Amino acid sequence: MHSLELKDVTATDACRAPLERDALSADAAERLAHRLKALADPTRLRLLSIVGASQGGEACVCDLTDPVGLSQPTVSHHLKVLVDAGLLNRTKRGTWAYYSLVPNALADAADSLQNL
Amino acid sequence: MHSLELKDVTATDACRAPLERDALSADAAERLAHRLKALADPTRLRLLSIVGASQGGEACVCDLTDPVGLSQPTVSHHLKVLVDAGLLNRTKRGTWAYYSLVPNALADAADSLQNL
DNA sequence: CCTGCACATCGATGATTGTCAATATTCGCT
DNA sequence: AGCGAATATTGACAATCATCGATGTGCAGG
Repeated sequence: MHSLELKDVTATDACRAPLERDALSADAAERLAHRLKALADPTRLRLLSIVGASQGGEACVCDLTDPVGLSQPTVSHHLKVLVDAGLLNRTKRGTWAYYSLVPNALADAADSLQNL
Repeated sequence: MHSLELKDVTATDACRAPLERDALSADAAERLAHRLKALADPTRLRLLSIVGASQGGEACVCDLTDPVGLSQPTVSHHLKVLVDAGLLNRTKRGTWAYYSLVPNALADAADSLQNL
């Protein structure tokens, strides 16, 4: 034991240092990890960046395939992941699908990281 | 074409809207994705949270296995991922390995997200 | 109506990952 | 020296994922 005095803290384990504040719950960790998983891919980061840098704040798939150098189905797949994670909006006009950043979504994820 | 007037932008492609600012480079995306991949796991988020909430700002492996409910080798594996990503420090004292948060590492990752 | 275009979905495949049991390593103690 | 405890490493396995080609779906123009 590395704590000097010890008299079975909670009867579950012995080697446990007390916490100064509450840690992340399993549930909250699951939700945050899900959103971070959508962000943890170089292609998807570039897609978000390009969409955000595009004039009007939106871009269609044909604007995105060439810059990232991947096939159209693959790009569509990544965009779907980002939409499902609440990071991108999708609006269809004619044959084109326009993607735009969900306001504050990235900032919210960033905040969650700092307040771990 | 969905842009009204168009006279071969860069001779590479036709369907491309101009960008207002530069997007993330492939290299920068790779580096950021690597760090985010380390964060995109519920167990690792909880480990970071517990370490940060521990008194003295550090915790050893025996403090961590029970709260996350996983085997010791698995916890050691996750800790190694976090150290390799520059998110945790590891110092050994006696038989114990103490892990602590790398200062500003989480804040830096959060900043990178907002400035996509 | 029929053809072409933009995009989504499907099925398959190779690579990565989270997990564990078993084993190795390293340290303190007697 | 030798034992026990804390941690790291290895090998294996199932699950997830990124990617592609092929195909499906809807819309627009002639």
